[in-house]
Amino acid sequence: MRDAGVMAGELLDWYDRHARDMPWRVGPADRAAGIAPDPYAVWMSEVMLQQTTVAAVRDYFTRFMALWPTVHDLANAEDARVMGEWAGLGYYARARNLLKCARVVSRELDGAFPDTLDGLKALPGIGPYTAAAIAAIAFDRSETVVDGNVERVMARLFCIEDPMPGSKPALRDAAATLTPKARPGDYAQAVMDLGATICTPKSPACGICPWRDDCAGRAKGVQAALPAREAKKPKPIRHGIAYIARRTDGAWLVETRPDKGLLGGMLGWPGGDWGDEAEDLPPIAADWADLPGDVRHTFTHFHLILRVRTATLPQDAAPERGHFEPRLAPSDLPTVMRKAFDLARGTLS
DNA sequence: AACCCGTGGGA
DNA sequence: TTCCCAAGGGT
Repeated sequence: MRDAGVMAGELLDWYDRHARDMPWRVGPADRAAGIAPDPYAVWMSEVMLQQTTVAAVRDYFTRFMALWPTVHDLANAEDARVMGEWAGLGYYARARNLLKCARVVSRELDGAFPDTLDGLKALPGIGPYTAAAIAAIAFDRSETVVDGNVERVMARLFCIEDPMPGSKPALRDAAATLTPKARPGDYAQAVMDLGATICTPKSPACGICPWRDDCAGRAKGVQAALPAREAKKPKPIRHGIAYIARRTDGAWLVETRPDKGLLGGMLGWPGGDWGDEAEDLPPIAADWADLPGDVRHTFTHFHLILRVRTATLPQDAAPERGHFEPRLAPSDLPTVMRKAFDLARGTLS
């Protein structure tokens, strides 16, 4: 393997030629022209990109930045509005923490994001990865950015064959040996681009990799199998019932879910808990109709089979739980709830 | 430390 | 169809 500085420089040269266009990215040419990244935009993009693909984030990022151009705008937004705009992107704790963080930065830090690793990590929703990414990209600090891409690239480059997550510290140490003092933000994005486009999880394109001659995993012929992972646990199947009711004036009966737990803070259809058996808990006594078919949806750690029941309610209906939304936008619902809506809309139109 | 937390695209 | 897994963080 060549000198670390030489390798970093080689990757930066590759990045200068191949950097992908993203709405939040200040490219090498822009940077050279003295255009500095906006820490608010960097933070917004990095939070959205947590465990989420570039393709999925693109439109959400553009919309959020148009609606709330500064951290003060976001801090002053209504919770329900922000949660509705986040609907569909998943991991909804990110949206709750996004608002918390914006309010701290706007009201306690005079709108200025901290420019150090520790200062950033102290904020809600900013962990080791995001803090390093913001420090490097927005503040030109030489911090080591470690995400799934970096772990994969390092496992292959250094042929670290111990399984994840146990090997994470070794992968981080390996990454740190390559982090350059110059252009740390471009370098961080370059390694992630490399992982996303060349050093991919399956069938990596080693022939066109700028680090192909340095890669110990490739030399041994095991690169495609790295990083190794511990066996995953099987996902159980849970069952539930969604109660979708519409009042005669057209308002839908929905509930705002509690802040903690699954789909926390999001709108949803009332119903009992999801478990081995569906809990039968209608929000109001009514002539509920069992819809044929069901909604199937897979979450991070279980499969869900959701039955849907519908009813039309009188104008004076007083449900035990939930509230009526006169103009419900399906796009404000998390995906599983939108699927249930799609199943019911034909019968309650 | 181990578990919880979404979604969609690709193979 | 099923499985994998993606620019992780909180508890």
